[in-house]
Amino acid sequence: MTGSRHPSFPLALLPCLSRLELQPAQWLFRAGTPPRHIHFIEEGAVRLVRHGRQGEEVVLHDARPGEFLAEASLDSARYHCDAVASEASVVLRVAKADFQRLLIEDAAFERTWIALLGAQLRTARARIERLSLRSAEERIRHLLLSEGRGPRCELEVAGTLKDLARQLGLTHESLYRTLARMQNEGVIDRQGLRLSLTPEGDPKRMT
Amino acid sequence: MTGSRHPSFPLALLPCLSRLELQPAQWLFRAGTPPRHIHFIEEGAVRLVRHGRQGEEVVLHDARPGEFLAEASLDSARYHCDAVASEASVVLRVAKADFQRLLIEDAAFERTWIALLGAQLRTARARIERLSLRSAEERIRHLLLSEGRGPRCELEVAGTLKDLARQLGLTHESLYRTLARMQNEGVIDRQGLRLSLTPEGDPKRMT
DNA sequence: CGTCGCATTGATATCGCTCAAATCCGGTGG
DNA sequence: CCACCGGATTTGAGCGATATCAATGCGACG
Repeated sequence: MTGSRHPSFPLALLPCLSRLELQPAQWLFRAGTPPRHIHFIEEGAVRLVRHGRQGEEVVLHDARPGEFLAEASLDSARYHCDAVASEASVVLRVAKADFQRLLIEDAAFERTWIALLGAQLRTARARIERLSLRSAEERIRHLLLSEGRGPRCELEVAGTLKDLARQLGLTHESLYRTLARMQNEGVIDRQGLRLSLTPEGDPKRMT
Repeated sequence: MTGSRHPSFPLALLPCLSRLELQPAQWLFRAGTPPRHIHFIEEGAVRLVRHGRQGEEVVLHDARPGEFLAEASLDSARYHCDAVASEASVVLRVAKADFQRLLIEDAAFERTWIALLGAQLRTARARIERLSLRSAEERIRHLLLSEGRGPRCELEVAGTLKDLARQLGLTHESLYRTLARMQNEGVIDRQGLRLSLTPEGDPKRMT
């Protein structure tokens, strides 16, 4: 069966799935071509990049497992960027027509889809606020407070700390150092990839 | 007239609108209360804030004119954060029931809404990639490349340069200095709030 | 005019980036 | 079982870009 391991994947899409395996540096789609599918990252990573005339590129997004790709481009005539696998990846895809038919015929799926877009929008906006903070410590605190679970804001980091550093807009060295310092100062607890705020914590505020 | 100045505002919502004026620091809604409306920022700014146990707070989003607020909370039983006006603001709102009825009954509105969420998601992700760039110059170039019009990526800045600096995650001093330097180096043209890339400095195009 | 906020420029401090090196750890092959 | 390898993790030293603090000009507005 070609289902997905990810809980966010809408079940209604299962009957229309096709599975695609990508090698590193392999293209998923290119700018200027018409969107024919909606894509879901099952494993690996796929980058959305925009290219300049002189070969320089701007990374628009780095899609990770559990994310849809170019879901916002379905109503566009053409992709506005290139998508390329940055590592070996598995992508699930659904034909545009199937998807749009589902959206019209299946009211429950339509609500699911709107909820999914809304959730991704909230996540993205929280990340924007996080990246607007100037210090590494504030970004880590923001991450725990906005995505941590329970009274101590516990968070199990997905992937490596290096990946987390990139997501936070920091070098991995800065992240390691700041985590170590916060741990020494008693601000956070850390056991491997499990982070949390200490109860006595800190009377400090961020605005 | 209770319409909106913003082009992104769906016309279908017009009949259900009510207008709300907020003073600085006035609450729009609080965490734990049930969502009853969908909100649209017409003027000003409204912050979504989540509070920790010891009074520490993180800004999840700083909603600006033209944005919907808490559109993802409609299917939640309760708001998960507080919303407070950070300056004098005008908010348009639609009752939850009216909105959901429209979503079900009006297929065109449903498509409009999905397209709107997708557009906001794309915008947010482009901003994330911009904020991930390390230097002020790169962020400015990314802004022009991703949002500028035409072969020279011309961009008319909305609001003040100070606002732009905040949106780019920079201090206004850094932005002024970097713009001046790029202008001196012939990388960009600037006439007031009108920015563009110079042809020889950067013959780059977006697709 | 006087005030207020934006725009601009200068001087200095600071934090994160860069380069570098050592350790750990899981996997792989001999 | 052990040697080896690659990547993640960690710590150090120094530098540089941006933040910070400060001062001035300027235009709008009452």
